[in-house]
Order: sequence, then C-alpha cells, then structure tokens
Amino acid sequence: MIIEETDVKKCDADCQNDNGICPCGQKCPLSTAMEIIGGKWKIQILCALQIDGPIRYNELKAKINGITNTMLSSALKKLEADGLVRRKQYNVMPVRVEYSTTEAVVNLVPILMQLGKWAKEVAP
Amino acid sequence: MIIEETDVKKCDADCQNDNGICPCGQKCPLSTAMEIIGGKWKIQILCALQIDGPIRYNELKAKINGITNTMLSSALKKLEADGLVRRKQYNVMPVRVEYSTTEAVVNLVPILMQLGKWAKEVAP
DNA sequence: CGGAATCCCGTATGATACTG
DNA sequence: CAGTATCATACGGGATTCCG
Repeated sequence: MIIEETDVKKCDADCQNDNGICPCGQKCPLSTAMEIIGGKWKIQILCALQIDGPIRYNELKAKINGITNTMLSSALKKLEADGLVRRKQYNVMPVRVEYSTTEAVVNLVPILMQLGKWAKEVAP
Repeated sequence: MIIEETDVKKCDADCQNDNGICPCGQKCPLSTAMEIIGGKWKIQILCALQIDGPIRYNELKAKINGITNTMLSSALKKLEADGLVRRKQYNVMPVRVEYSTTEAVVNLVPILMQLGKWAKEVAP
C-alpha cells in the first residue's frame, strides 16, 4: 500500500492479482492480512493463546469473555487453516486438545503492538 | 497485546477499561485499531486517498472497484469521525468536495506496509 | 471434553432510485 | 456533483441442543 509513481500509480504493498481488492486494481497482501486477523474474535484468541498457550479448548473459552462454541470453534479452524494456530489432540479419554500459536504469530505480534500504540494516539 | 507477567497475566497493548474486549478482560487499543480500519472498504479508501488525494468524491468512487455510494459515503463518514480523513467542501455550483488523508494516516502507513509484508510471508 | 448441528437475528453490505 | 432514501439480501455472530 501507499505511494509509488511509475507509469501507473500503484501502492507499495506489492499488489499482485487483478481481483479488484486494491484501489490500484490488484490483490493487496494487506487485504489478505485483514482477512486473516479480522473478525470479532481472532485477535483476542491469538492474544490469549500467545499469553497462555498451549491451552485446552474449554480453558481458552473461559478466558475469552462472551465467546460461544460456534465462534471459537470456527475462528480456531480459520486460524489453523491460515497457519497461525496449531491444534494438538491427545487421544485419551476424555479427549484432550491443546491449542497454541505458530511461528507466524511471532512476527505478527510486534506489528500488532504498533497498531495498538497507533490507535492510542489517534483515539486517546 | 501479548505477554507480560505480573500478578495477573495481561497483554502488552496497554489495556485500559473492563469491557471484555481483550482476553485479559480489558479494553484493548488494538481492538480499537481494528474497528477504525476494519470493514470491507476502509483500507482501500485510505490507500486510494493516500495515493491520489486530495480527490473528489466521484473520482474516488471510480478508483475503487465495485464500491457503491452507500458504502463509500458511510465509510468516509466513519473515517472522518475517527480523524483519518479530511473533507473539504467548496461551495460553488456544482458543489465540489475533496477528500484527503490526515496526519494520523502518515503514522499508520508504515505499520500497514509491515502487515502486508507479513501477510506475504504467511500466505504466499 | 471438545466440539457439530440447527435455528435465528441484526447488522453490514448491496441495488436502485432520487434530490439539493 | 455529491450524496441520501429506500428496500432487499447475505453473512457474521449467537442461543440452544446434541453427539462421539
């Protein structure tokens, strides 16, 4: 995203495909990022996992105020599919499942902290 | 957000109020940030304004593939209310309105570029 | 215990028309 | 030109119940 003058003005976030997501008419990785971490619960889930993971499903649910099974379950699936969350199942009875963050989140954390800092300045 | 051990584990994004948004049970500036720049069109609008602004309403609309008046108008209002977009109206006939980004966006840009770069790595 | 299935609702988004 | 008004729809999100 942002500012680069060549023959055609295009943003700097390294647009790639022409699917209309970016105003430069191309696919923007930034839009991808917003899809990956967007939504009502994903940030909170990542935060909880980063602080307390590995952690079991019901413990995680208890840590996130107000989340339902539907939302937690679907968000975890998407995060796992995007490679941000790791799911480990122990086949004992009763079943034990532990969730944790992956290496991808390590690089994400400082960026999110900058975003938070930015928000504090613009919305004090 | 993320990792800090005191008496109670809390994240590092400087949580403040107890409204249940953060897993640490408090209001997180990061969540605020996601509300400000989240949604289907805001990033694209900011990007277009940053590249081509100041720019008139209909020109802006033309640059953003597929956006409707309803969405562009409401998104611009929210962005203006949050201090990211400036609206300047010239009372001539026909009316001329120009939109541009504010100083707040200047600090946001490098963060968004990092996010885009991160996304390229995790979702190549 | 760790979810899945089902049903339901509100809001975000969209299409179309219209106006100061 | 720069939007608003109105109506329609889709999807995110939620409550409840049930299952291996």
